[in-house]
Amino acid sequence: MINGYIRNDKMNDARQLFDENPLSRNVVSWNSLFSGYIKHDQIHLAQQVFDEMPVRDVISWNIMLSGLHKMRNRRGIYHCFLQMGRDGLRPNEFTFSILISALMNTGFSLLIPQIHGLAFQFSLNSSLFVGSALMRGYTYFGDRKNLCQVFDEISVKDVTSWNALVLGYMELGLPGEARRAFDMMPEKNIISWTTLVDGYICNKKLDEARSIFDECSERNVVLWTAMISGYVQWGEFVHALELFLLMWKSDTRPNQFTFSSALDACAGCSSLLTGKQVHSNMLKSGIPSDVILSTSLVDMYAKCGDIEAAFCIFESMPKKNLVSWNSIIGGCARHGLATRALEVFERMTMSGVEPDRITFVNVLSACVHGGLVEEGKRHFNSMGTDYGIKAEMEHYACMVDLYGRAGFLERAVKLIEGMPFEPDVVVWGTLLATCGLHSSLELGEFAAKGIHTLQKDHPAVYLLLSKIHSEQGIWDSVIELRKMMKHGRAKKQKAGSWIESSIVVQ
DNA sequence: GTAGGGTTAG
Repeated sequence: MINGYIRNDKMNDARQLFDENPLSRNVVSWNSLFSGYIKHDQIHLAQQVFDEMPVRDVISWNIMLSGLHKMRNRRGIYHCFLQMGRDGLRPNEFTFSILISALMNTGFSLLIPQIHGLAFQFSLNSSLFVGSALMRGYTYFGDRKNLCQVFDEISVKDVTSWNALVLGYMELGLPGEARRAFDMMPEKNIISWTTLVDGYICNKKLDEARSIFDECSERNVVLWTAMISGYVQWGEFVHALELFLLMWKSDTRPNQFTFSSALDACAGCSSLLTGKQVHSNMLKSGIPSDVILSTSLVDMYAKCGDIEAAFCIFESMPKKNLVSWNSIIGGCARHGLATRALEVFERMTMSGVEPDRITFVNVLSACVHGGLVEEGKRHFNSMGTDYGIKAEMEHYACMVDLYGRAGFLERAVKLIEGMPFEPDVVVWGTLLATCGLHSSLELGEFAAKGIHTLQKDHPAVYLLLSKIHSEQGIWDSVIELRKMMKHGRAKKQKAGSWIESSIVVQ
């Protein structure tokens, strides 16, 4: 009865029933109420119930552990596990699998081998659930030997154990081993196929991924999406869109994951027309729009050149997160709408969303495009003082660009010299390019030297220097430089997108 | 009444 209420999201009714029947309370009903509150994110009430429980069994503690996992309270999980032992309770296989998954990707993950030892003492290492959790743990450590060891320890392996092995090999960068395991599997499900396809994609083996995808006879939306987003990940936007079209003609309906990837593909090849078609298909198919999908739309319109449409979607979003704000600010920056970018940034901080490093890359590049030197400087400084974000290479590159374009070449050089790390080729290239703009031979050569120490024969160096030299009428060196380009390894690079390349060859 | 594999955004 109480569980019926909880299943139907009626926690108040469940509580009332519980309160009205003090005599029929037992550890099971206490646990039901407790896990109900956790399921519905009513943490304080859950904690209250846990504290009031007259008796706690191992399930009560397991529910507590999974609640702490849900709340990402790593320290709490560790202490809860210790407390449970002090209470004289013996952990079971649920305990270990919750514990291991909860400690993954945290500072506490170093404890996983010890937990493995403990599970072994309780003879729970041969359990299906503990085994697959441990396999994920060892994969995370890059520990192939223990990954296989745990797999071997599982007494009766099921398809999930095999899938964890395939996934493990793929994540360790061993697609050959993963394929061997896949071929040896006694039974496969659609997740096995997707794991293999996605694993090939992560290892940049798109052709292998596609051939497995084609071979699979029971494709579902997840498999289709994995393949489409795989193409997008590696810049094969047209392939992604072709596959999306194939899917559209098949009997599998795209979901928000698929649409998001398709929009990303449109953004990647700056195809507004296709983007609009995908958008309209999205509306027609009645997919509920979530924050990620809407952000993909914003990004697509911004990258395809329709910043007003991007704004339209952005303003209509009931929920915006950091990524949504970053997308629209970045969109403004690329469109040269510096003031608008700064206004949106202002709105973002006012609405309580904390900026991150990407926000500042976007804000600073907006300043670059708008020539807003003082604003740029102010934001660059506030990044560390107000938000505790350390300036990275990209931020410095923006500032060098900002100062350089405005003609403050000395300030740009001073900034480079004061950087807490060695400048990279982008920073030097930015300086070089702005020296090109202002025909500064001396600093241009300084920048060229900087690039040369990192990357010999970079074509941009020769092009820019030859431009500067020729403007200053130093024709001998121009001829010399052209010769070097012709005979040396340096060749003028193919023109790329201005978004990708920060070295602008004029 | 508690637990394990696959797909989305800057």
